[in-house]
Amino acid sequence: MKMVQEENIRKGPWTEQEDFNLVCFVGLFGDRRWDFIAKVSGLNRTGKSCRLRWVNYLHPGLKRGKMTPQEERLVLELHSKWGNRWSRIARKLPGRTDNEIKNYWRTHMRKKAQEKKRAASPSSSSSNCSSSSNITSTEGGASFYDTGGLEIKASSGAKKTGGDHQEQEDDKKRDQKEYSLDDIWKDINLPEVNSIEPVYNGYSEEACNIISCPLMASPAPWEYCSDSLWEMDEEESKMFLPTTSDQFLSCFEYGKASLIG
DNA sequence: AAGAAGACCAACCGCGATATC
DNA sequence: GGATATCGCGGTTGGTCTTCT
Repeated sequence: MKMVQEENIRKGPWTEQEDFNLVCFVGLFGDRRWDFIAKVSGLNRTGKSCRLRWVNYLHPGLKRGKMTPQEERLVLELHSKWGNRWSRIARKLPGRTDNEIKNYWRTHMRKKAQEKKRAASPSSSSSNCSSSSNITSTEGGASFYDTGGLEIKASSGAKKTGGDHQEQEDDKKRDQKEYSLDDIWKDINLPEVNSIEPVYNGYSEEACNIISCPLMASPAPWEYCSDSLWEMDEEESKMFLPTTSDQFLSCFEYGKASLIG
């Protein structure tokens, strides 16, 4: 078992500096090897934490701001179908993260639940609850917003592998349906040059010019992981040990390209 | 204007799945 | 094939901002 460095692991809110470093390293190495990135970036964060930050906040193409009515409708519809499969739902909402949708649903359902309660308590008469809002009460242990969709039972236990084929079939049907998800995609399918343009302010690609990247102020990566280059294959070590800034820049481009795909 | 309540968001935790050795 | 490491997901918590009284 590898030793895990528990000490000095930072927690809590990310600073701009950390974001900046993370973006640079993800640009270099892609958004897969989070533990590795966490190590070489010198961020003193866990890989998990880095991933989360990237996925939920720094990832290019993320939309921010209020959900559009179409998105809201889609969330409702998909939730009624899939239940709390947030990541799955998020895949249908380009630019939205599972966390964002989860949070949205939480507040949304809380509101609905309160409205319902209010409507029901005086004279338990009408309820204008939407058909898909299958609100469960908080009493009884389960989360109040844990409604579970039609698929919940079938898919529980088969967390993410199972329904993918079916999911694709569903998608096809759905995409042919009223929503033009393509339209949404158009919004985020920016030209390649811009596709790494982050949502976070002030971190334009230029700003992330690797030469001025603040990570260079911290122990240089190759110093930091002098005994860690071990895990790199040849190609990575070449990338990681540039001799000129040009090379470093091309590494950045390489990383960017791999990010873009 | 100040305090309380509610809404929103970012981040952490635990667990299961998957990849790698 | 088993052990270990890593990743990804869903649930939850806590902090901050906004609105209400």
